[in-house]
Order: sequence, then C-alpha cells, then structure tokens
Amino acid sequence: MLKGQQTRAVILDAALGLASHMGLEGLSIGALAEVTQMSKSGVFAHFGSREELQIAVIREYHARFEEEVFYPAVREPRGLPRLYALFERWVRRVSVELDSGCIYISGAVEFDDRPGPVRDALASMVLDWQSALDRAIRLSIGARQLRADTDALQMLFEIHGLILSLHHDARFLRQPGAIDRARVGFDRIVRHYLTPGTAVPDVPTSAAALA
Amino acid sequence: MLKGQQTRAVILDAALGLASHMGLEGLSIGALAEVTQMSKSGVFAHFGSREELQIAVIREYHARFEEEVFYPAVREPRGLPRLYALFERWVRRVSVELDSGCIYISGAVEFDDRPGPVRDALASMVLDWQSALDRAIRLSIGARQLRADTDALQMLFEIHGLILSLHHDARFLRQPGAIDRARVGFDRIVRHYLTPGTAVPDVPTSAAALA
DNA sequence: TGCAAAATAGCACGACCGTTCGATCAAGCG
DNA sequence: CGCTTGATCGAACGGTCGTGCTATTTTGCA
Repeated sequence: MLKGQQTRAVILDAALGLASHMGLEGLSIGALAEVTQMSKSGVFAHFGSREELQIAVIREYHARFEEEVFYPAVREPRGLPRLYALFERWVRRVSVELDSGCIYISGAVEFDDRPGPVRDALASMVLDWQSALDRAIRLSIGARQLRADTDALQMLFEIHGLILSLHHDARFLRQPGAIDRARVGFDRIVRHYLTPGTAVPDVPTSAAALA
Repeated sequence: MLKGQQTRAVILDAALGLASHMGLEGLSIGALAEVTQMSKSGVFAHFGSREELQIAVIREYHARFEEEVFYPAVREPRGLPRLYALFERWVRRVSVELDSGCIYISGAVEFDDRPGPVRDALASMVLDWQSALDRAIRLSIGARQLRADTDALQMLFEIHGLILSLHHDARFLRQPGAIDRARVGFDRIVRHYLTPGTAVPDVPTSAAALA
C-alpha cells in the first residue's frame, strides 16, 4: 500500500522531467522504465495506460505549479501586489525551468488538434490558471488600482502573450534578454490600464537580482 | 527529370498539410505514402532521410509564408502602413489556418531542446522573419512615426507575444474572440510607441470584415 | 512467523517506425 | 530497336512502441 504510492511518486517525478524535455507525446514507458531502473510492465502497472500516465503527469505538474506560483502569490495583498507576484513567479517558472519546459505551453501545441481526455485535462488546468489570473485582475479593478473600464480578459490575453514570447525566445532562440523583456512588457501593460495616480510596484530585473 | 520534381512537389504539399496537424515530429513517411497513394520507399527516395524531409517541409512553409505575408505587405509604403499590413497578414495566416497550424510555432516548441539540422533550419527561418519585422519597425522610427527612443526588439517581443497568444487561445482553447484581441493589443502597442500627433491606420475587426 | 495481497518482473504480441536493397517500370536517346 | 537513366515498387530488416498475460518477488498485517 505504502510502497505502491511511493514508487508511483518516483515514477511520476521522472515522468515530469522526461515530459518537459520530450513533450507529453514523447513520453514513453520504455524510456521511463530505463530511467527508474524498472521493467516496462512494472511502470505500466501503476497507470494502466499511457493516456492515464499523461494525465497523471499533467495533474502533477498542475499541483507543483500551484505550489510554486499560485499559493505563495495569493499571500500577497489583493490588487497590484498580488498581480505582480503572480506574474513574477510565473516568469521565473517558465524561464528558470530553462532546461525543462512548461508543460502547459508545450502541451497546448501538441494537443491543439488532438481531441481526447489528455487534451481535456490539459485545457482544464490551463483554464483554471487563467481564471486565477482573471480574478487577480478583477480584484485590482475592484480596488480602483486599475481603471474601471479595464477589459480583464484582454489584459490577460496580452500578459499571456508575454509569457509565451518569453518561452519562445528563451527556450527556442536561446536569447538571454528575454526575461527582462517580459518584465518590461508587463510593466507597460499595467501602466496602460492603471488608474491615474496609482503607484506601481517595482519591476524586478535580472541586473537588480544580481546586485 | 520533370516527373521527379513534380511528384516531389505533390509529396511536399501533402507533407505540409500533415505536418501542420501532427507536427514535424508526427510527420511519418508511412502516413505520407498513404496520403499520396505511393509506396513508402517511393516517397523516401525523394528526400533520402526523414530529417531531410522535415527540412524540406520547413523551407516550403517559409516560401509560402513569404508569398502570403511578406511580399504583399512590403508593397505597402514604408512605416506604419507596412507594419500594419505585416501584422494583419500574419494574424490571418495564424488564425485562418485554424485547421492547419503555424509550423514556426509548433516547431519551436517541438525542437526547443532538440539540437540538430532541423532545429537550425527552423531557427534560421524564424530569425529571418523576425529581422524583417525588425526592419519594418526601424523604418517607422526613421520616418518619425514611432518615437526615436523606441526599443525595436522590445516592441517586436511584445507583438510576437500577441501572435503566440492568438495561436494558443484560438487553436488550443478554441476561443472565437482571440483574433480581435490580438488586433486590439497591436493597436495598443503601436499607440504606446507612437510619436505624438501621428495618425494610425484603422485596425480591421472581424465585425468590420463582415459588413 | 505465515499467509494473502500487492508489487514487480519477464516475455510475447501486433503495429508502426525509418531505412535498405534489389527488382521493375517508364521515358529519352543513340 | 536497344540501352541507359531515373522513378517507383515490394519486401524485408532491426528497432521501439503500448499492452496483455503469467510468474515471481516483496510487502503488510494477523
């Protein structure tokens, strides 16, 4: 009983690392068995099918994402401080994980015209995260830090674009300045929707982080 | 001699359709043979290896992209009109192709940590396109339509994010309003870098296109 | 300590993969 | 006409894939 859950966790951990390099479609039970020093059937037995394994990986990624990005950020006060914290931790997750890679992003591309349970699970997690961001934006509007006519979903669309552009430039093109470009873009977006006279938090920069 | 190039073109056309659905990694010679009603070895002979096939697909996609997006847009006058045309055609390419999919974007995710000739070819095409956009932005600065202190690469980073967000929301999440969100975002970015007093072209909207 | 149950291994299967090789077919040219 | 050359095919190879089976080992509890 205990042993089962335990090795399952070990497998899942290895699967996450493997999936963030090869993608969810590149995740194979054979490779997973090799990494964990188990037999293919031993690995297989814990999930019942490859699809279930993929879904388990997605759920595990979601749990870790919440742990590292969402929960710490919602401890910040409502409004802009929380929104800034959410974005900054999101940026870090996408860029620090430079040698792994965001499963939300790679999965979205892999499964964008491949219907099925995996795609559904992925979409549900992504929508969950987006609605969390949407709430944070609306709270900033409610606190009159962002203008009342702010289109929260439009703002979210633009912010999400910065993260995707960061992922593209940093991971694929290996351009080092991408993190600060994302931060600058975020600051510009916030200032655009800002209620005049409201103070904005400082934007962290890589240079500042070094000092 | 003639027949060879001819069927090669037929295969390549089918390969493009197949790759934009299944990704460059999902492109298989067997499936390609089935679609083109040929034998696997017949298909194979035209490229010599799967990798060469993938590179040929990338080159063909690049050629079509130039044909549909770049060349028509550079016939617009320098500065903002050309920049708007480039963006609008880019948007259309990413969204109209809703049932196919942009190989630049899916390829970037598939090959972001898979070094080799395919990744190199892909990166070279993407950088080519990005430098074209960069030139268009700099020409707008030179024409004093955008402010002299405009950071062209930062602006490019933000615009690229809109396209990626559009691709994500329209293709993966199937949200219908994404195209206009991208256009609104673009208009907002341009206005931010705009030299005060400069007129901006109208932004096309889906509603206007219907009228 | 012993026994039931859970966990893991070993093996085989059919399917698909990219690739190779030799045979066959069609067309162009002397 | 025959010969060469390029295009295409058919069959096969070794490999990996996911997935079933049946043993065998290991675990947790009475």
